[in-house]
Amino acid sequence: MSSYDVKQEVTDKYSLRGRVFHKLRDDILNGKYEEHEELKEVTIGEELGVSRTPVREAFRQLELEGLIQIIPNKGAYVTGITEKDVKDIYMIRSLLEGLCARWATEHITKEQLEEMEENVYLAKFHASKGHMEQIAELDNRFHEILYEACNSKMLEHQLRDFHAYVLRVRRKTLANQVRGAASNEEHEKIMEAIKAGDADGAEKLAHLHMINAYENMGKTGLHEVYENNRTISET
Amino acid sequence: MSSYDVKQEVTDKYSLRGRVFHKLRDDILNGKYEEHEELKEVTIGEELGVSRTPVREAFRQLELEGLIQIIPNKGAYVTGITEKDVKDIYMIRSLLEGLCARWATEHITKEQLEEMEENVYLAKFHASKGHMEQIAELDNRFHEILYEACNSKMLEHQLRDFHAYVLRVRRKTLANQVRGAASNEEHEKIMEAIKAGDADGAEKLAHLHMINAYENMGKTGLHEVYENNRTISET
DNA sequence: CCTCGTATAATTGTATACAATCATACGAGG
DNA sequence: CCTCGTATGATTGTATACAATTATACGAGG
Repeated sequence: MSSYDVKQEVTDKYSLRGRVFHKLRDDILNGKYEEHEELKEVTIGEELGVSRTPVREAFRQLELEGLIQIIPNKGAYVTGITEKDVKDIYMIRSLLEGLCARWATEHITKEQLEEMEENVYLAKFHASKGHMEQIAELDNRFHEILYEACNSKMLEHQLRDFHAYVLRVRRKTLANQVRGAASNEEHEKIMEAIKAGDADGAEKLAHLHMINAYENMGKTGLHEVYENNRTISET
Repeated sequence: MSSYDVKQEVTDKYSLRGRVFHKLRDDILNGKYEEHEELKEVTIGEELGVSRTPVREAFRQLELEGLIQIIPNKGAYVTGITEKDVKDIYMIRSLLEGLCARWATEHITKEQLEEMEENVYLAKFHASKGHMEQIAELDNRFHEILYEACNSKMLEHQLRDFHAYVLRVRRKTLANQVRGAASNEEHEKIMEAIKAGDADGAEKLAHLHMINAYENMGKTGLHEVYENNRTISET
């Protein structure tokens, strides 16, 4: 295994900067801040007990993620995430996950396919037992495998970003046991298409999988997640 | 006009950090560095006459853009961009530009449509005169208008990123006069579909527009752009 | 000769000091 | 009373100093 194979989180969680980054990101996604609220470097630093340096670096990253907007020499302002944003992300993801499944069909390795089968099998077990935490974990992993299997650094990168973006929302969704089982069945169908080398089928199924996830979320998850978040009223 | 309407480049170009960011980004995209080459904060800083602080901040952003990989306490390593990456981006963009055109059909304002008409008209003029620089500029702007018109912060953000990513490649491509004219004709068709409220048509045409742009690039532009870039040999 | 541990150097991570810029308040002038 | 300019404070931008971590070299021990 070459050193290039080392998988690295985009931002490490154990540096001060990493902690600031993840904290702020979670807080913003959770709606702790108002839209357009100003984030001051010293204030955030004091709250987390760190200096301005790691805070500033975290700000730069959050800006690229689109969560805050930095106006030079002025300040950092929260962009927030609205219900419409989530919907848009799912629409975008539905296209990209489809493309990902298509490419995965063409490039998946034997090892990845085996892990996928194990994943689906395990998820079926946990679904029957109602182990929601494990199901969420396996669901994450299933998509990760797809991302890795598509053999496209660019697409993998994009999807991972989006995935993280809606992770919180999605986890809530899967807490719905019925959807958890249905979701896994869709995973299985996608896997079967990939196994059969049916790229068109895999693309369509992955696309549908995202639509279903969103539709279900609209019915059960979205409201809870964004309660106490005033941005919801604006969509 | 509310303060929220202020359009701001994602990273300002006039701070030291901004300059470092854009310089490194250009250098990486131009293939100045080997893949996996290590970037040292002090070295880069000395070359540009700045301290480590702005360099570090630029590094964090480049990491999120996927151009370098930072291993904590170790170093920053160039990821590079291969010919396959460019191809993947065009495939991804072809989907997203399609979606963008669809949404733009539903949300475009009168002012945006007017600017778009002016854009196409002007481009036709410059194409007849062979003013390549202006054509490239107008082509940029046409897509920018589409991004703004789609009324989706998320999609706009994504497409802007990709657009910037392949800007260098695309500019070279448009230097081909024939393609410049053909590209503008495609713009016009997309605009007509949007004007007619034909979302399906707009989506299909925008999709095709990207495919054509890529195909043409494969024939004329890509090689020139990546000559002297060893990453090309890996694809 | 090889292996392992320690010392040393190089590099990144963080904190702080200082410079530049922007926002606000206040007062002079009309 | 209003307007504009200036002074002051607050905040960001950058440089530097110091701490922590990692890589390398070298020598002791087997």
